[in-house]
Amino acid sequence: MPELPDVEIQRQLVESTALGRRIETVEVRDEYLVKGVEPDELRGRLEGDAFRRARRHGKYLFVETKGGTWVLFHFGMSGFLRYYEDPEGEPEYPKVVWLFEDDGALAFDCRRKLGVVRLVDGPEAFAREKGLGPDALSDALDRQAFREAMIGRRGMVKTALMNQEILAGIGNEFSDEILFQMELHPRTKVSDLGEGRVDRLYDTLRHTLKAAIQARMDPEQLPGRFLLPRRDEEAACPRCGAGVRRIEVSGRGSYFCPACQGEEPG
DNA sequence: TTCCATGTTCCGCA
DNA sequence: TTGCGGAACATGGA
Repeated sequence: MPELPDVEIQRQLVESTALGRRIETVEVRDEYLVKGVEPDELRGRLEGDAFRRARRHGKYLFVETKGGTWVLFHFGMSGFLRYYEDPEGEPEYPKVVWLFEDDGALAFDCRRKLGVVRLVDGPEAFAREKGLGPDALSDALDRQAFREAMIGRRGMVKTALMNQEILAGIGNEFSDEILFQMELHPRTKVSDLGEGRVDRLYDTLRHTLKAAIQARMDPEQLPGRFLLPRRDEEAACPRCGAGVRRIEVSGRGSYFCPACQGEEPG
């Protein structure tokens, strides 16, 4: 669920379902996910208030209330939000649930419990404190900023794309997707890209993330030449039909097409 | 039963 | 200093 496009979709969900509605109850059903604040205090701060806007920075979602409280969501590997009015629409592992006065509920579902809900001072302060780089789709990350961030790096492109201190929002799956779109082997080193390919990498990552958001991460709607729904060694490359391969890069399973992206970095 | 999984964090090592 | 590799966290599905 949880790379930048997924988080943006969660943000849009909050925006379209939850804004302006009085929060009657906050149910903390598993306090393991609630960090840095007692469940009672979380309830006290939110009940009676209403959400007024939702913002994203990389893989983090921030929702501000009319009272000025900022709630931070991080989705870990398995978290997502769901809005429902019929109790039957409740997801399988709801950990924190916001119930609105005029009916309807927003649930934070997190099967693997690696997600986080907490109160923060705001997106900018949080990003600064964490040392996060600019959101990968923000205006702050323009071509020049990306060039400067990449230049002089010694590691692999994939590792750099996933480094949240350089740019925020890309994880394991999207780093593979971007490398696939660029036809670069997952172990390609940043130092082997010339300026031209750094610029192309920038364009590719912006396009790829935007296309995924546009398709709402629906496998049926994603561009046909996306590797994303084919992260499987049984699958065929959507570009050339060769077999998709899996290797380990920095300890993460990485899928690529050896025919399009090369058997070896280069 | 074993392996793997989109997240972050921390530690040791080169 | 930078970057890598592995482990840990918690849980469940194939």
